[in-house]
Amino acid sequence: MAPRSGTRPFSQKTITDVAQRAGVSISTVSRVINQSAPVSSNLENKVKAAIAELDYRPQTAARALAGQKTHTIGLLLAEIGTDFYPLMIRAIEAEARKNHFNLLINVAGDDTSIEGEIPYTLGEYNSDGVLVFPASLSDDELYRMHLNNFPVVLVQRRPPAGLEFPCITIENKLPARKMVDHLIEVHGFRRIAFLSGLADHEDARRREQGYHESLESHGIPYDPTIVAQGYFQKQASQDAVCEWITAGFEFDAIFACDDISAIGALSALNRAGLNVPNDVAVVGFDDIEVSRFLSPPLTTVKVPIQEIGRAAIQQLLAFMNGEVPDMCTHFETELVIRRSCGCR
Amino acid sequence: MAPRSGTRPFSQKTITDVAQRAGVSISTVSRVINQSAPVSSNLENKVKAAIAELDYRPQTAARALAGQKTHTIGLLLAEIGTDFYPLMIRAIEAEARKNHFNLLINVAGDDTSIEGEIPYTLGEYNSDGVLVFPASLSDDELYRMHLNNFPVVLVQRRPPAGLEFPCITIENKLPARKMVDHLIEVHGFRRIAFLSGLADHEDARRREQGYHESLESHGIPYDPTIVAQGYFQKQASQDAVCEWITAGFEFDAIFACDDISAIGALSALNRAGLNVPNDVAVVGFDDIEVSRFLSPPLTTVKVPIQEIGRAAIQQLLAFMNGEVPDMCTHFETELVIRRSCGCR
DNA sequence: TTGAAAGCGATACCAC
DNA sequence: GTGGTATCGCTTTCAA
Repeated sequence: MAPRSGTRPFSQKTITDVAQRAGVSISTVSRVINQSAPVSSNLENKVKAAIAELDYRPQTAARALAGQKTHTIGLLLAEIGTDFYPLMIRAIEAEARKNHFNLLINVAGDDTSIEGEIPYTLGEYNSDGVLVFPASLSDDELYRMHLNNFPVVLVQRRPPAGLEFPCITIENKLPARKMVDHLIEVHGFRRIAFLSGLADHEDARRREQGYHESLESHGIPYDPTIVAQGYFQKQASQDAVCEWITAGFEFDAIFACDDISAIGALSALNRAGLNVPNDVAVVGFDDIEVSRFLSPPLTTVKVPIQEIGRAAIQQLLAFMNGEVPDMCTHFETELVIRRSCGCR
Repeated sequence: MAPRSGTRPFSQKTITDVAQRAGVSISTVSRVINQSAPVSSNLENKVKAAIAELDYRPQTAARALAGQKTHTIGLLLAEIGTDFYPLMIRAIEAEARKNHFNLLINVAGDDTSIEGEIPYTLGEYNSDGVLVFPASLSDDELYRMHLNNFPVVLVQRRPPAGLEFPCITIENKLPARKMVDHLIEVHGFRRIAFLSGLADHEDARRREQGYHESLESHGIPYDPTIVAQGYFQKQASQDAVCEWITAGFEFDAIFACDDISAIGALSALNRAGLNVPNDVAVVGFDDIEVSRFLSPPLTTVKVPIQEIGRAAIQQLLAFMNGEVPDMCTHFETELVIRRSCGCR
């Protein structure tokens, strides 16, 4: 029989091949693969042998179609090319794999969808549930998923008003405030600059609030000239700090709302020949992997990145299994004092 | 009709729903979705309207099963939690998406497969082709894929003897040699330490060869006491350099076989109170995103990370389309002189 | 405990 | 151009 056009150029073993080789029905093969019903150990061994001999792997498409489960979890991010995500994704991938789920990755920012065309993203048509990161999915889409009762877990993001989704959050405002308190109380700084994040990023906004609160509680006036947008980017942050320096603005410390911006700040200072922390102190937030290896090691707030990833998958799995997930998993964060603030 | 057990808890629109709503057959719906045959613009509009009204998205499982294509590309890595991959994955994701392919990610190192169980990884049963990174897949598995004529593109890795796969490679030995030449000829260093990578990583081995060749051509004896394994890791590299310092070994420069190890080296030197580049110079390889923001900015070899990712997808797509891919796509790399070597 | 057979939701062939 | 229908490979009922 000639293959139809569109047939793959490579052969695929099927469950029927296995069944024939083992001398059983395909039902039995399915049962031993999925352990979905008892099979006599005699047949079970035959089937296992046949599977091994043929090096058979079930086609996921057929499995998904018949079983109405894709065995796939989707990851929806706004941007994957940043230093914040490697460890997060590592943890997510490991946890998904442990539970025999595949990981489908989708970066919303790269969207090339054409008006009127069906969008190729993540949803009920290709996964059993998704992890949604900040700024990656519109409220409309979230609403649609909610209507369809599709399992979604929000990471570092709370659900929009009226919707209920489990979410994984972290403590931002208080540690940000404590960090600035530290700069003020321990080191005596009063001119503390701030590098903000993205406007649609909740964590970043709360960190900025912490900055304001600390300033206020110490009676230090807010000075917008030493506040700039870092956009979670090294280059933008470096540029901003360079401008401050060029403009002659005075500041004795910089609080960056994430470590990536802090790296940009460190770089700007280094280029200007300023010493950290002697001339200017720099502190960040997140404690990404590289932070403790910087020169000087960065004082920051430790966010349990891998725990967040693990928890996200666990809540999603619970949701998918029809269990009641924790609607809010909240992680504490703590100051990590290293050398860039002037300590030691 | 009651749903069978195992049915998803959430409803799914089907092509039949769309056909009914538009008053056409499912064949016609399929044609407009895939533009696989001409459809009168009258019906086409009706179908598009129905799709929009129902917010219909074709189920990928059904599509894959019927069409014998998964529309999915697999990424097989040994480790995803490193600073080298973010930009690579970003480029790969963007390029895959542009071509309407999904991205499935699999980290081989996390393997939790159980003896006798069917391994849940990547292959012909769940993707149309895979990108294989160093140390992520055994030669046996590669051989199996080759037998099945399954599209594979190797990235930063050459095929094992006897197998033919398109591969994406970069220039390693020559630039490594030039880098060490630079250290010797421009800066007059003769005690140059080396931080090696992983033994099963071809790029790392070639870079080490470049180091040897440069030393040899300058008549500098190879000194194993100042050569250590950095394992592409910051911590391991930091530890190695700390040990050298503690042991009192002398060296005036460190050539790290990748930027990640260089960061570890920088950190060790900083902790020991040594100035880079005045006391010891440090150079790396890869030019990952953070390198130019380090203090001091890192002299390194620029590897076109995003171009590699893009080329890998393009070759894989060609392979999958039955075209003849370039069996070897080779990228040049160039020295990027910054300040950590002592220049400026 | 086992096998036969009815779907799952698409694609693509065939006839009209 | 359009519709009917066999088919993809598997899971799950149902009957034995």
